[in-house]
Amino acid sequence: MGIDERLHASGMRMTVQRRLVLEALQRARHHVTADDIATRIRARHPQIDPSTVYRNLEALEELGYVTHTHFDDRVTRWHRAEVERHGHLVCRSCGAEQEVPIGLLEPLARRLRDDHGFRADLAHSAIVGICKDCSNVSSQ
Amino acid sequence: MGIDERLHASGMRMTVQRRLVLEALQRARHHVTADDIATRIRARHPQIDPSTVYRNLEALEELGYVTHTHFDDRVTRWHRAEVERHGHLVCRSCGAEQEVPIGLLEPLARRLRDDHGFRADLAHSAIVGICKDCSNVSSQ
DNA sequence: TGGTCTGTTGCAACACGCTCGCGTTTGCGC
DNA sequence: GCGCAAACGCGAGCGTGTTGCAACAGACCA
Repeated sequence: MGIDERLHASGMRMTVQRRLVLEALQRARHHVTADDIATRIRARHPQIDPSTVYRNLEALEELGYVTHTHFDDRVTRWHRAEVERHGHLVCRSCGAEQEVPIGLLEPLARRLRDDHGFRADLAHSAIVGICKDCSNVSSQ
Repeated sequence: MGIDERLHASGMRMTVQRRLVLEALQRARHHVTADDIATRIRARHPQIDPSTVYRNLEALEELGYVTHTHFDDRVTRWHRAEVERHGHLVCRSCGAEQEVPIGLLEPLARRLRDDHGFRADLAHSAIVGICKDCSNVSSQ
C-alpha cells in the first residue's frame, strides 16, 4: 500500500507540503531537526510555514513513516522510519555522534523485558558519554 | 573536605541561595525540576529568583554535588550526586517512572567501552518504552 | 463540473524551559 | 570595617515547538 493510500485510510490527505517534508527527509539522509527541514523547504517554497512542518512530522510519525530520536539534550531529530534502526552515541565533550547497530542494545532490551516487563525503545534516545578520542585526550 | 571548602577551592562562595538550593535537593528525595526547586524555595523566600536556582544547579553540578538526568522529553531533573546511581525507565504511554539498579545497565556500558571506546553514562537519560501495565492493556 | 464537507495550511500569538546582560549586593580575606 | 570579585535580582531574550483561527483545498457525490 502506497503512502497516499495509507494516508487516506487514516482519513488524511496527501498535500504538497506533506510531500515536501517526506522528500526533504529522503534527501537528508539522517537525523535532521524540524528546523533544518523547514529551512530547506523554505529555500524553494518560502510560503510554507514551519508549524506546518512540525504538524506534518507528527502526522507522518503516527503513520509510521518517520520517527524521531533525542540527541544531546534538547533537540529532536527526525528520520525516515525505514532506515535501519540503530542506537546513537553522543560525546558530551566534543559532541561527536556515532551510530551503533541495534543488536548491541538488544541484550539490555531483553533483560528489561524479562525482569521488568518493560518494552524499551533503546533507539529513542542517544546514549551520552565520552567518546574514545576525548577519553584519550583527558587521560594524557 | 566540606562543601564550603570545596567551593572556596574553586574560587566560589557559599551564599544563602546556594545553601537553599542544596537543602531543597536534600528534602526533595529525587528527580525534581529546577522549577520545582525554585517554587519550593520561593514559598518561603520569594525574593530569590529562578535564574539564581538555574545558575546554582549548574555551579553545584560542576563541583560534583548534584547531577541531572533527562526524563521523558524535555525537562531536566536534578538530584544530589551522592544518592545511589540508577537507571530510569519511563513509559511513553502512561508516563510512569521506574528505577532500575545501575548494575542492570553495566553489561551494555562495558560492551560500548570495549567495542567502541565509548564511556557511556547510562544514568544520564531515561530509557523510554512501554511499561508492563500499558503493555498488558494494549495486548488485550 | 460544481457543491459541500472537512482535513490542512499560514499566520500570529503563546508556552515552556531556560539563558544572558547589567547594575547592585554580599561573601570573605585582609 | 574595607574593598574586590563572585553572586544576585531583574528584565529581556532565545530556542523549540504548540495552538487557535480563518482561509484554503483535496476528495467524494450528485
